[in-house]
Amino acid sequence: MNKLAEDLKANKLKVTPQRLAIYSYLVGTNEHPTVETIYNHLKEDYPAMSLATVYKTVASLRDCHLVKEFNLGEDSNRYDANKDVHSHLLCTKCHRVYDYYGDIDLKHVIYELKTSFGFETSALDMNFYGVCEECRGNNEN
Amino acid sequence: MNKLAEDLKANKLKVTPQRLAIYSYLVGTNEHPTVETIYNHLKEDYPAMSLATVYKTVASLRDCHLVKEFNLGEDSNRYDANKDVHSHLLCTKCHRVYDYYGDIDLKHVIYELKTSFGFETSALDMNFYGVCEECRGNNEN
DNA sequence: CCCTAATAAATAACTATTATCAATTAAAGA
DNA sequence: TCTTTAATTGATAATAGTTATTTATTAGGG
Repeated sequence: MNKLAEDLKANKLKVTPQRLAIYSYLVGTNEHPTVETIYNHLKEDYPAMSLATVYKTVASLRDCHLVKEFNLGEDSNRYDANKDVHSHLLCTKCHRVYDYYGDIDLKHVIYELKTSFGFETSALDMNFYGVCEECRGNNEN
Repeated sequence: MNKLAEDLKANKLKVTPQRLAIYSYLVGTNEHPTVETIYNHLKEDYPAMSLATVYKTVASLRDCHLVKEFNLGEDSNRYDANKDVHSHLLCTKCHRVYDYYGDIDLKHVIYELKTSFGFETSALDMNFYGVCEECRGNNEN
């Protein structure tokens, strides 16, 4: 039994081929795909798969925290199975999303939110918008 | 001529009563309303106003950077006319959004993104998710 | 005060996502 | 291994947020 199937079982999710394929794809990529992207990628191997299955699967995976759902102001959500703490850089030209593992220490901020405002932080995200190296290299702007 | 009307003119937007009302409301509130909220709030004074007008107006204001459009993983976008640099705290219980003006110095991060990755940051946002003081005070968890 | 381009209102259309439901299947237990 | 059952899938309808269209109205310059 592989690790990914165990992840599913540990969360009381039945290990179906579709579900395993979607989760595997998310674990193996760093491109932060949308549902549409996931669907198109797996259509080849799973021609019968429904778009609804992808929607339901990512929702399940999100609910048990195996993947993270996020939105960078685009028209659809993106999904990420990377559990390490990191930020996202959205290139506003090519619309690729890069990961950034920087030394941003927010412990004191979270502590201040708790002590000064009574706000108990359970999650946070940090997004950078700009132009990536490749796009800056290319032509205009 | 008031300041808000001048803001509109400076961006070549005609100063219509509806537009001024929407912009004024956004400038005067700190509750980060959605289009629906804006619409409901102004319906009283402008019973003829269309929801489409609110959508078009916030899009115009966003395009000329008079307001900021953002999404905190909810089902609709929120709008904020507060130009000061700040973060948002979303209470996942009452769904209120609070502002946080903390001393988060990201200059070195932005510099590193530029020098190490070639990523030229033009905007960033930082969102905290958790439970606010009032909701923590109330009953369960 | 007119004129005209911009805007507003009403509503249709569009798109991402969710719900429904019958058919299928994973997997627990006999 | 066979049976059983609840979970899942696939197909598609429904929903919700947003955008586009069209016609009537209006802000604001001349």
